[in-house]
Amino acid sequence: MDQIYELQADVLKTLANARRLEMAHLLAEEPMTVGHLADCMSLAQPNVSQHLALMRAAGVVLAERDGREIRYRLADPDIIAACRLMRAALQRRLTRLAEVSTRPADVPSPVSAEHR
Amino acid sequence: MDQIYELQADVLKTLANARRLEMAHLLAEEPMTVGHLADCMSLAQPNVSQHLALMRAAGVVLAERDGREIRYRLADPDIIAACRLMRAALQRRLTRLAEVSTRPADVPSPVSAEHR
DNA sequence: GGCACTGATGCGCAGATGCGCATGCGTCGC
DNA sequence: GCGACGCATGCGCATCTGCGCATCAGTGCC
Repeated sequence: MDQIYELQADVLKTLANARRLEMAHLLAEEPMTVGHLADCMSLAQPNVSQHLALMRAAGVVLAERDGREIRYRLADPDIIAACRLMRAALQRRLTRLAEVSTRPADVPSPVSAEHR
Repeated sequence: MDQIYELQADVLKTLANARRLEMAHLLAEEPMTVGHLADCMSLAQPNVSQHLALMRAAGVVLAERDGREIRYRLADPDIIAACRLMRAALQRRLTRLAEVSTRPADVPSPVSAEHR
């Protein structure tokens, strides 16, 4: 009843990183090798490998050998689906903020006397 | 196109902690004061206050003064909805693992000769 | 104004994180 | 077998986190 929070915190921790988040989304589109991922993101290979090791330990991605390459893919589409949902919510928030800043005096609080 | 990852990583970072995750779910049920939250979770008040400060900075919760108490509530239900989705996915994973471990010799790999 | 109560802030420390770098391990072609 | 290739691992360092602790700030009551 409480360890589910620990488990989810672990998964969230691995996703709480811009690089890993981008990796997850790239892998959601199509499985990839370590080298390809490193090229796509302009990162050092050992760095990519470390990130992938973390994600694999958290059960976010799966590794599969293919010749002398290793192909990584998402372990659970639902996890990334949840991420997409959150990203959509944040995008809405950004859009709302942008609208407010572009028209600051458009509708200057029509019911400003509502409170107090 | 890339800073959305940074933003989401920040939000995920604040949620990537078992205590804060539990706080978020408690606040999702009903708004609470700092002291009440500290009681519910058996945590020190300064500690709860720090966690709430982080979540407020990330835009996950909102603070509202009510007399000399301060009531915290969720800023965006969609964020926690995404968390619930992820938690459900993890719960399914746990259930699956539990089923496998409780009946280890039920169907002992019927096609075990499949590889090698 | 003084006091009690509620919450925020500063400080210090132990542990975790992200990265570059060099190196080890497994696989394929010769 | 040996070198080349693809990936993993170990190490060191700068930085960040989470926590306990003491203390400061805002509010209501007398």
